[in-house]
Amino acid sequence: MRRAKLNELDPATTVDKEDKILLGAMQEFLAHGYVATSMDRVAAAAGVSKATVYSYFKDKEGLFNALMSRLAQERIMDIELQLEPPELALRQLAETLIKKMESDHQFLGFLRLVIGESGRFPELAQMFLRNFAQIVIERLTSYLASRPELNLPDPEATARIFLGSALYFIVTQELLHGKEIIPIHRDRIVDGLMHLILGSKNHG
Amino acid sequence: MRRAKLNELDPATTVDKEDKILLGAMQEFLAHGYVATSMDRVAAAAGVSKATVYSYFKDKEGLFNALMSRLAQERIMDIELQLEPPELALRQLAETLIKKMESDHQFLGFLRLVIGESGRFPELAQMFLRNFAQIVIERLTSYLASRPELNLPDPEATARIFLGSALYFIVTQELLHGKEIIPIHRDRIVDGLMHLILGSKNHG
DNA sequence: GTCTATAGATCGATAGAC
DNA sequence: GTCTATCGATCTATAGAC
Repeated sequence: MRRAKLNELDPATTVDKEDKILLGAMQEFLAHGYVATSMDRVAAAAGVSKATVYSYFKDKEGLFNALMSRLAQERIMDIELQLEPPELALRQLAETLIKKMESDHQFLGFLRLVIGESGRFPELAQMFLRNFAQIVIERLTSYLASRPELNLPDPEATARIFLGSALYFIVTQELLHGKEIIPIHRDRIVDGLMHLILGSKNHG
Repeated sequence: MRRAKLNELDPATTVDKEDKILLGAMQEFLAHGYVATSMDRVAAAAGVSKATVYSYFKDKEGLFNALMSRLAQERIMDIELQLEPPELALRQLAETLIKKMESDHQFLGFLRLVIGESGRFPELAQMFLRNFAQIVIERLTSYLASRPELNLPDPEATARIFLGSALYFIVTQELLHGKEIIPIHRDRIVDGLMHLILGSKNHG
């Protein structure tokens, strides 16, 4: 079955044991990372005994992988791109993307975990790329490629610069707590991107 | 005293105890992260007893902070920007920056650690921003601002897009093991950046 | 100063009662 | 199925010998 999205479940009213455990695991893993999370704390957060956790999942790594692939599947990122005009579509995409990421503390914890554990769990990193990066890159690339008036010799490279700028903003401002060290407003990145992609024709 | 750079020390011939310990700590922390690194393994890697480690550093967190601030200070990043012509200066900067980062496994481990532990050690993240990001942003910003022919309404935003694209490349290709999932060659990012910044005037 | 040995806590994982 | 209780390993940190 498993219709409910983990993020939308209420820890107090969830009855399904597996979901309860995954909810507790999500809370602990996203907050403290893989190694610093203990199965005792997961069990306590889930409201079950540790033995029950082990009856549903083989071991700590199995629980972690189950949680991460569930989270990645539930939150596969997709983007909407209206067709006209490109100026508006691209600006809206950049704004929506950044706003969504920076307001979603669960996603920020997920991102930190994926990067932080990318040495220990390379397959987790690659799953993240498949479910979050790849689709968005392809969508944006084909959109840019379908707009010859933008005069982009390499739409995919442009798409990656576009998305990379959004990632840079999130990493420096949110993950690395850079708001007081190297602050910058979201709009300036978006406007800068728009100016670069659309060329100087729209600017004085 | 402390003249020697940690990275250039030979573990076999280093006699200073503090440096030996920091060398062992560097090896363990960069490879396994903060929590997964034990003081026993640090002592073994350093070739001293655990008690000796504690006689030089108050506790695990103190050792970690000492190591990280030493690494950050030793490797403060700076960039060289030749003045003319901007096309060449910017291209060379992007190439050098990416090549340096992707070939420096110690830096990649450092970056992974900083991001992964940015929840537990926010001051570490901010130290990283001060020593690696801030200076480069300022340098590149003032260079871009001194080139009115580039017609950039917001040089700092452009500098961040520029540097963010390099960071994006490193994070996706190296840290997240994306070379087989979403591969792209460094040159395409660099060329794409050049095309965007220099405008369409240089491209057919 | 540097070591060995160990205390005290916590870890992942499991046995056995119900 | 779910619990309590516990095992053996490992952790941080320190005491005490030399």
